[in-house]
Amino acid sequence: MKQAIQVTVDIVVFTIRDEALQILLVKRGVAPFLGRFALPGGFVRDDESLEQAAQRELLEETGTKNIYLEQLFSFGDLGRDPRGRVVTVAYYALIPSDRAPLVAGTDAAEAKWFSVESLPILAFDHRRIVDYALSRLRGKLEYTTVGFELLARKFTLSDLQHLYEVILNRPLDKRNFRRKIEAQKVLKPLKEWQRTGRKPARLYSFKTT
Amino acid sequence: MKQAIQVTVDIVVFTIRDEALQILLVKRGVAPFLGRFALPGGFVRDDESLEQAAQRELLEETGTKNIYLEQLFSFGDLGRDPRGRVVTVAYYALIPSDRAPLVAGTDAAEAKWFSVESLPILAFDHRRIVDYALSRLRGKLEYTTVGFELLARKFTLSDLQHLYEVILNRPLDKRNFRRKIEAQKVLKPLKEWQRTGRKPARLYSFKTT
DNA sequence: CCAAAAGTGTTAGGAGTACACCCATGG
DNA sequence: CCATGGGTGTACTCCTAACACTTTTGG
Repeated sequence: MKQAIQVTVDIVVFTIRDEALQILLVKRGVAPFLGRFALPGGFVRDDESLEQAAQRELLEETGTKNIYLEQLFSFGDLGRDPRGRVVTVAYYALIPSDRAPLVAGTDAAEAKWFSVESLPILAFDHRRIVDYALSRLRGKLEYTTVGFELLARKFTLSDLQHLYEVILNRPLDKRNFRRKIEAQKVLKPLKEWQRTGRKPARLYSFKTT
Repeated sequence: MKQAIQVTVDIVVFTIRDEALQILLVKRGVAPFLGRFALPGGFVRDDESLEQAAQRELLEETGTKNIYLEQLFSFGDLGRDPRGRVVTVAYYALIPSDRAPLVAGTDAAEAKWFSVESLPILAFDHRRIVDYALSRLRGKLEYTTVGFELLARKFTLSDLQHLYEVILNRPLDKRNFRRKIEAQKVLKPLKEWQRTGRKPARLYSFKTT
């Protein structure tokens, strides 16, 4: 049994920028799909686990470490890569808004943030992967605290609500939202106020304990 | 870039037998882990998708087709297979109780059903895969109708409740359970009664429409 | 007639949702 | 003083959970 299957990881990197949920895409410099935008990713090396491969790609493409990373799904249909048989293990990652690089990528490849509401046509089956990541993120937002991974260490309740609103793409009621967050008992009110804007807003941090 | 990664699929095949949630395991006839039980599975061929590979294995090991199959997770840690670098895409499958083969497997390998409450020590990292499958199945049971995939075409409400009870491993209130199922509007009451037992029980079927 | 499983309603508490006004600040 | 976003409570609905007795049959 000699397989000719190659294994890659691709990563849907989310952040919040300009009041929108955005993902990082890189412009391909080689065929196939030359000039098209694609998800950051690459081949898994023989001496690294799948998660290590995803973390390495993340560091190479964004310079960020220690951020939330979760495996999504594996895509292995025939013909999804015209060069040959490629199985991709997809991940998604969440970069806090204060740590998202302005222009990402250390190498020559052009990397750019796109709002999920206005994505270009993507290479390969990457559009499917993005859609999958979006539905996973939306689902998890409702019953976990993943959302906090997209915020800076200190944030206001309005920041948090806007985060939920851009991800879920619908307005939320302010009082109900605050009650729901309150009930989770995961926020620590700080003795600091954000004095930008009009009335100062209390800052909170996420309880890691 | 020449990878030496092999890709396999492994399947956690569930069924309900003897009032218990059981999974299918095969005894390994070769090293490593010779004599240990392992999940059914095998290498993905170059000319089949991941899902096709899982379906083929399922047919080979159990003789069943057209059953519920869902991808779980991919496992690719270093050293998980002493023979070399192997990435496994794990699936789980649900076989209706009236279609589960008594003694599974058409080839020489010994295959056997085990209650999930009393599993033997498994080969590789298959115990982790089983635990993952179990938590996925339990989770999905609560907010989807996957449970129906484990029942025969006609069943009583008690059958359905017992199914939920053995999977969730806790007793459920009969009246609340029936109300909840009722609310889903997915059952079609049949004009047939199961006359085994004492008082005859109404039979139902799952609305596929 | 008895054992065994089938079938059936009500109540209380908690979660989610809809909804409107006052407050503190900077300009 | 006014524009802007910060902050707060109440009522209704719906879902969940607790709980016990009668019915039908086979042996």
